[in-house]
Amino acid sequence: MNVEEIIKTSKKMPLETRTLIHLTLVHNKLNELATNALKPFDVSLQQFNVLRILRGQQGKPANLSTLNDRMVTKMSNTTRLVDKLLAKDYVVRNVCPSNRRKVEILITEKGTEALSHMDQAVAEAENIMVQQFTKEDLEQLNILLDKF
Amino acid sequence: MNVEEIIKTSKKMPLETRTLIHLTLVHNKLNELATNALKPFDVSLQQFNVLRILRGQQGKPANLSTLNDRMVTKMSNTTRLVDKLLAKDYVVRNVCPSNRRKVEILITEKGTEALSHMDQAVAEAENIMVQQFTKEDLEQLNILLDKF
DNA sequence: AAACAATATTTGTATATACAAATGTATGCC
DNA sequence: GGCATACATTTGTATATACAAATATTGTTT
Repeated sequence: MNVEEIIKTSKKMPLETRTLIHLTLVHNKLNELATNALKPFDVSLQQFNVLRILRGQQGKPANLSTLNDRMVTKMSNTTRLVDKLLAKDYVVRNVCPSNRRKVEILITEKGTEALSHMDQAVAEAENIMVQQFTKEDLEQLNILLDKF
Repeated sequence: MNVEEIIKTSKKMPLETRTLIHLTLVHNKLNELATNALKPFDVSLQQFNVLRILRGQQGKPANLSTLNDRMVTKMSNTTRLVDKLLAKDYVVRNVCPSNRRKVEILITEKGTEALSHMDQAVAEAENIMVQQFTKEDLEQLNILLDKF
């Protein structure tokens, strides 16, 4: 990926600025690839993320706020995100019996089944994304990203 | 930034997956910081980006498609983005006399003036973002990001 | 010159996201 | 118990973005 080529500039920019633009370009690219990988399944990256979190609960229900805590990209409206998954019968939502302010969200069998297919598609896409990287590259990249 | 802490997981995830999540988290954080820096000026990051591109034209008008080419985050509707800048009198838009399909967009004096203030705010925010990095870190990070 | 294809932008529409206010429930205090 | 406060979620609304179709103009072919 060549930053200057992508944004079609010949201007020399400060290393700091270039790095931040670079990060955005990379993120956009990766986001697009992941979104495309999920397109056949008709779920957004956010919905996929929620399904993975719910599976990680291993049968334990999650409520909205814990769901939101664990999301990679926090969005201000997890209710409507779960609505979408409900409409697909990938999750069920019940009022929490011990505290009726809360809701309990659980992944369904249909959701688990669908998720396993999505996982495969996303894993393939991920592998393509990082194919140029050695293990050491990735470790180094993680160390650098930690500084943010 | 600790990935596992932010998304509140204790699960060991593959280095590839962790890297991609890491990138998204960093991007979200930087995006939020930049957006906040621009909030007092009532422009979005995208609008700021367009203004910078227009200034870079140095008096030469830009049309919509070149604008879109040079944007960091390409969006499907540059027309309406420019509408916002027009409403603030930061740009003017005219039909291109030599090819009436095209439009010519120019930054105004008011736009240039406003942009100079935004620049300062964004530059400060950028400095805070990269304060933990040495020059070598940034160079290394750019090299790694290029592999995507 | 008429017909067709290509180009540049605009408009329509559906969905996504951000932010604030509203709703319903629980808890602590007197 | 009644009242204020905090909590968890939902709803309303404005704005942003994605995608497709429509419009207007130009260039090309016959």
